[in-house]
Amino acid sequence: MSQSFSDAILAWYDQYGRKTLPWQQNKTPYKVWLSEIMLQQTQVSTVIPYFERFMARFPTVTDLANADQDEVLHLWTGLGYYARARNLHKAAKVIAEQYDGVFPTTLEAVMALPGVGRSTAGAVLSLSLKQPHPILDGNVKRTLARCFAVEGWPGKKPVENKLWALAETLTPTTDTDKYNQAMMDMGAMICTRSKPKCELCPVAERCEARAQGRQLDFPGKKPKKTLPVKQTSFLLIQYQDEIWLEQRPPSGLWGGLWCLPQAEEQHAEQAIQEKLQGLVPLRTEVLTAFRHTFSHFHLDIVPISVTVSQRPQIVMEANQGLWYNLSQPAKVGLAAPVKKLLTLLNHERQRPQTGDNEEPRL
DNA sequence: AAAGCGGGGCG
DNA sequence: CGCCCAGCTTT
Repeated sequence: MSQSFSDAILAWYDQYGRKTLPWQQNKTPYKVWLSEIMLQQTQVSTVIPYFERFMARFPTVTDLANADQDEVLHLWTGLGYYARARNLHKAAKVIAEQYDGVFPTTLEAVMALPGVGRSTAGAVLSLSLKQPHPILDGNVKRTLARCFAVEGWPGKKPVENKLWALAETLTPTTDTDKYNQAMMDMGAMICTRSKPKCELCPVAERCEARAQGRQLDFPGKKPKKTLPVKQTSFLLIQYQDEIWLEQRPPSGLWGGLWCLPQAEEQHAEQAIQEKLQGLVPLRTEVLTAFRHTFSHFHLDIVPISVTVSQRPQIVMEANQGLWYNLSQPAKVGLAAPVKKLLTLLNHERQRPQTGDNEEPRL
């Protein structure tokens, strides 16, 4: 047995690895960076159309830097984790201004970009420029944790350190691009979270988890806690085909996205009065509540439809507002439950005779 | 319904 | 550092 771990992985990659994805053609740091940021949270098949739209609209990092944040968020809508889109845009501006539009090529400089940590920086520089940096994304963590029976949850520092040490030791200094791509493909195609395909795995004979029949014990699970439930009302202030939207503050929950005005349930009535500034609504209707779940809490949303006969002069604090026309939607980023409600409302508007109310599923 | 995902920010 | 945060997909 003289074949090294990386030799086995590389041989597998030659035969089975993915080589025809859009960001694998004429690889540049910009393309690889964009794809890696998108892939951090989403599967390949979902990312492809988003990646194509971004590349068509922003062929270079400078084009991205020059765009409005609203447009970037709009193109990102549906991918989630909007802080990443904001960081992407910020980083593009840094590259345009500090690096004259040329993507930096040292690990330190790439890691210093907003939204880029060690793993993403290593991926960008290895995949696009063949630099010999290790990576440690979720796929690699799972594959290494199983193969070397690394106990514990990778969210814990000591566990993560062990995995990085393994990645450093195993990553070859030549063909690093192929090896890193292979490890990500392995995690996605062979060493999957459930039902790993050990019979197809090139390193199955040396896998400690498999030897123990404990593949599903690795990586260790995150300690779980029950999510708190919060409540809010969404005010659908509607004038003809237009809905009033307000932009969220630049950071935090739904940062920079456009959202319906919110009110605590008990104060919805007052909030409506404040928004309307004395204007009497034609109709007010409480729609069916639905639940939106975040990573750390459930949000039960009660949409309240308020139809008005003219545009009220709405007062706001610091935020921006706009009348969102359902027939000619503005190209802005919408919070997911807002998009859901507006889509429902739009369908309702286009078939007004069915008698059904616009009711999101509970 | 629950798990997972990579990095930022805060105390 | 350790902990919390973010939103969607898959299981």
